[in-house]
Amino acid sequence: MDLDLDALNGQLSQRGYKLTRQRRAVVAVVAQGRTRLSAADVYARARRSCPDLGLTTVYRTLEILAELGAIRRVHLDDGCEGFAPASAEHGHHLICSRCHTAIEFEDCDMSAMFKRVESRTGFRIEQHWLELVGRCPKCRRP
Amino acid sequence: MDLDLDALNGQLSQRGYKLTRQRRAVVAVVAQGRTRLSAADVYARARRSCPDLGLTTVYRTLEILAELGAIRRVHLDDGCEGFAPASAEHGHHLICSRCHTAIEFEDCDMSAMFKRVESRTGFRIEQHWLELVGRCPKCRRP
DNA sequence: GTGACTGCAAATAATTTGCATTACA
DNA sequence: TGTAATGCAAATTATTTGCAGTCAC
Repeated sequence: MDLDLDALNGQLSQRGYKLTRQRRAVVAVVAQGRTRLSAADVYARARRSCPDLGLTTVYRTLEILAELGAIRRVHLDDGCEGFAPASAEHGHHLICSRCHTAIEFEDCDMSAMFKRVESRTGFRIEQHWLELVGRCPKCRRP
Repeated sequence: MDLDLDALNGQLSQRGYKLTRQRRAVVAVVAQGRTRLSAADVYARARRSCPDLGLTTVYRTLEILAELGAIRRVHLDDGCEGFAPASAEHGHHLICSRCHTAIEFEDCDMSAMFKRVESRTGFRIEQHWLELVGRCPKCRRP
């Protein structure tokens, strides 16, 4: 379930972003990413194909990608942060507690729960943040 | 829905923690807290009643309180972190996008969704992280 | 009295910004 | 060619740690 690299690059140039060597390297890493990645992770991987890449550029590019909706922040158990590829308009992540493989899922029907919470609290719910942590098939048999 | 200050202090001393002036001040702020609070927030408030409190102590005390389950981390929209009072064993937070009022709710029946996700992905779900953001009754009418 | 607790200052860590240089379109 | 993008170094911000003095029990 990789992101479409060409499509991503297309989106970038459509929005007026220049397709620099560095940006391509970061985008390629993110597009192939199967686990949650921190900025430092992306930096380390992208430097393999683009050794003169700077960490600053990674931060700047990740911000653009998040803005495009190509990646989404994930919050880890301990509060650390990272990003994971996001293909769906509205999706959530399921992350392996051992190998950090990140899978996206869209099925999050919580409308009944939301209604209950809304009527009980008087809040109007605008967004929800859901993240699941578990063991992926590989990591279940060690 | 305040936390019980005495009960909290009791828990602390039961576990062998000393009830220092500084610790009491931090615990009091957290116990009354109705919004999500960052370490800096807690520091600012607790210093009103304990001006010689240090930020380091706030961090150390928040860690203890999280360990006791009296507070729980929340992740904000922009990735910043904070804490919110947690009375329930297993609960989640609903946070106002305007005034940051934090309400706890326990009703999070997602077992059907979990089953679907598990059978589709092969993962075994271990934990879930759910946070709702919305407008509280007051902030809905400006 | 004594060990846990404290504040301070310094150390870390993660991210952002200023700026002169480079390179895409 | 002109402007956006870059890397670097410095600035910020958030958090943690070392340590000598202090205080709860």
